[in-house]
This record gives sequence, C-alpha cells and structure tokens, in this order.
Amino acid sequence: MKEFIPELMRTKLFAGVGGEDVLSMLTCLGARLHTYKKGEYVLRQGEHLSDIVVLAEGSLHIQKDDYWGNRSILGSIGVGEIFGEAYAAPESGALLNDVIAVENSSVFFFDVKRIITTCSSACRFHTMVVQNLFYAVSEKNRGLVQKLDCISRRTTREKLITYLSEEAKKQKSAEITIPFNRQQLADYLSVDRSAMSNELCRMRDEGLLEFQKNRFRLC
Amino acid sequence: MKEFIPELMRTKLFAGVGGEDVLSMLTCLGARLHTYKKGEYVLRQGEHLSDIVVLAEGSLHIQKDDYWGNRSILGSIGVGEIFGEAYAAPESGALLNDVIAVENSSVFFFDVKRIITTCSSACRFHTMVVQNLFYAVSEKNRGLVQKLDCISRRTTREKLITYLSEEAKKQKSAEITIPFNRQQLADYLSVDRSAMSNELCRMRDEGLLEFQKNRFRLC
DNA sequence: CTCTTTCTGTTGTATATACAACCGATTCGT
DNA sequence: ACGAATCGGTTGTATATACAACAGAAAGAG
Repeated sequence: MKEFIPELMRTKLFAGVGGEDVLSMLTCLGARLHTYKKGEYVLRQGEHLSDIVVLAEGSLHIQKDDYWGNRSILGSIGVGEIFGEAYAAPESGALLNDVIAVENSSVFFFDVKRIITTCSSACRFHTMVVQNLFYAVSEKNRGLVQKLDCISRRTTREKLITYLSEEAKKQKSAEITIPFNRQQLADYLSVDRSAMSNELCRMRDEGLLEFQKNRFRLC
Repeated sequence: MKEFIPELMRTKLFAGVGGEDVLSMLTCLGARLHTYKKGEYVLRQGEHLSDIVVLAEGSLHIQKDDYWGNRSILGSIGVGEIFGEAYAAPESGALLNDVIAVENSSVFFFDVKRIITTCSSACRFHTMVVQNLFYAVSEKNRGLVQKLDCISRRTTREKLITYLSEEAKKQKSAEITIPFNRQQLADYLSVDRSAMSNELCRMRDEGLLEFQKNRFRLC
C-alpha cells in the first residue's frame, strides 16, 4: 500500500496530512487495498457498504442497469476521488448503484466508523481527516445538485451545453477531456445516443464546438 | 427561540441531545431565528452562505428560475429538515438555487464553522451534533441520488411512478401526501404540467392510482 | 497483417413531449 | 356571498426524442 502514499496525499480526504502520518493512519483506519481489472465490479447494487472508497489508480463509473438493460450512469470517479460517503450513516440501506472499473484500478477501503470515531491521540491528524471527509461529502452534494441541474434540462442540446460548460469550468479550460465515450455520455445525460450524436454534430456545424473522440473544445 | 426547543430536539441535527443542552447550544452555536411569510425568499441564488439552515416551522422549496421564467424545483424542506450542508466547505461558492417559503416559516441559522469547530467542553453534546450533521449530509446525498434516479427516467409515466413509489416508501404507506401541487410537481420532475396531468389521469383510468389534490393512493 | 469488435455518425419512422389556449372547479380575500 | 385568482384537466398541433437499422472508421485480438 506504501506505493500509493503520494496519491493518497493528493486526495481531498488526506489534504494537509503529511506522508508519514498518512502511512500511520492506514493502519489506524484499517485500510484495505484491492485491485480490479477493467470491466470488473467494485461494488454491486444491493450490497451494504460501511466503507469510504478512495480511488488510487484507474477510473470508476457509478451506474445502474434496469430490467431491460438500459444503463444510467450517475457519475465518474477519477484518481483521488472518493465514493461511499452517502452510505456512511449507520442505517443508510443498500447501495443504489453499481460501481465498476472502466480501467484497471486500485482502490482503498476505509471503515467509516473508524474515521468518524476519533481514536486516541496517536493519530494527530485524525480530526483533520474527519473535517476533510465532511467537506468532501458537502462538495459531492454540490456536484449532485449540478448534475440534477444538467439532467433536468428539457432538450438534449441544453443538457450537452450545461454539461460541457460545467466541465470547462471544472477543468478551467475551453478544451476539455471527458471520461465518457458517446454511449456513456448518453447514459450519463439520460438521452438516446444517436439523437445525441446528431445534436453534437449539428452543434459542431453551427460552430458552437469542435470535438474528436472524447476531447471537446467550446467556441 | 425557546418555544422551538421541542421542534429542534426532533431534528436530525440535534438527535439524542436533551432539551436543556439544545438550549445552551443555541448560544454556543450562535443561532439566529428568522421568520418568513409565504412567498418570501429565504435565500437567493448567487448569495454566499456560511450557515446551516434548520426549518422549525412551515415549508420551504429549493428552486431555480431561468432567464425565461421556467422554474425547476430541486426539492422541498419540511419541518426539522436542514439545508445548506452543501455550502459548508470554506470555498463552496455561491448558492445555486433560491430557497423560498411556501408557507409562513420559522428558520434557524447556525454558523457552520461554529458547529464543526468543536468548542471547549462546555457543550457536552457538541461532538454528537457534528456527527449528526455528517450523517444528515450523507443522507441528503442519498436523497439527491434518488432524485437523479427519478429525473433520469425517460418518460413522464416512469418519472411519476418512481417518484410516487419512493414517497410511499418514505412515508411507509400506499397513501401519501406530497408537498407539491400539479405545477410544482411538474417543475420537480422536469416535465410539462399539462402532459403530466394527462399522464396522471391516464394512470388513474388504468387503475394504477387514485388521487385528489396532493393526496395519492397507489394501487 | 487481417479479422473481429467496438465506436460513431446517419437516416427514417413512430411516439412522446412541449406548448398554447381554453374552461370548469376550487380557493382566497374582502 | 361575491368576484378574482389559482388550480387542474382537456384538446390539438408542432417539435423533439426514442428506436431501429445501417455503414464507415477506429481500435483491439490473434
């Protein structure tokens, strides 16, 4: 697990905590490291989760398939991001979504209870991690509100513009890379792929944007 | 503010804290009480918020109006529920939504920093409140995911079924009261009111449900 | 390198939704 | 009790989206 200390230090959860302290907290928090191959499930809908999940390497999608195989993508998790905060409370019930590795991935699991139940003074930074976790959840919350804002647009075009603008703001550039291919983007925006593809090309023809694969430039 | 102690004790934020302790914490946390008449704005999009908002009386809607007056309702806040957790982090930016009183309402404001920065041992229950807050945010998070699940359905009928089923689960009954009239429900589900009205009546004619005003019974 | 699979864009058709206008019923204020 | 305003349901039309089927391009496997 040692090899991921630099990655962990860059996460929101361990922001402000030094390398040695992170290392000692891995024990203190009962961290477990798992690796997943591309396409493997990290978590499945219906399971119960009492851990905070931190992605150290790779990329995950949070998604859900219904009876007819229609897929809906809730979001994407990049390196350093966390998942599972929504299930931190003791009686939070079963997972509402699958979590799947879209690349080979390395994932840390931390027992929530051991995070929020501050231990003896052995871990100097424990309090800071608790606060970090709180801020992270708070931020996730805002992210979900923004996704709702995007999804609740009436037309495919509006959804695309909202999503891409938001990404541009996050990535602080008019040229952005998105973590989805066309089908995945459609599943994320809850629209039909071919209709979306159509709309994207129309927007390109109107000079609103350019793209190649999952790389977009807003004009 | 004293008169609302019983209400505050029933909130998630103060769960497990006794009446006297709640009272003393009102001072400790720098609580402020405001009242709003039906239709008044409690918070406006673009403002900055550094408080956790607790509704002691009445009912609030979290919503957003775009340039053309199209309204989108993110959610409803009932007595005892909280708002503002998403803006708890120091650099969380401006409010993304308006918060409006749909009835005459009484609202407590608590400075977030004073909640999460545990004070001297004077407040015995401070630690518990911090944990309560964390759980509340976590739960909000799950609520948002469920709303996303609902909104991302493709058809109006699916949205209605998802929303009403979810409410039935929450209210633990097949007969439910929703905090919206037709227009508000449409704004919540991001669909056209008349189309939704149509669909509701069709579903009623098919025997799926019954309703009168904002009271529904699922069959 | 070649074959296979996945990905993306294109087209046409069926369907669902948005939009607008209207009306009766209910609620509200005075 | 009265008029005004709000609310909910209905209808018709225009439009956008879903769905299906296909083809060329790109990526991946052997």
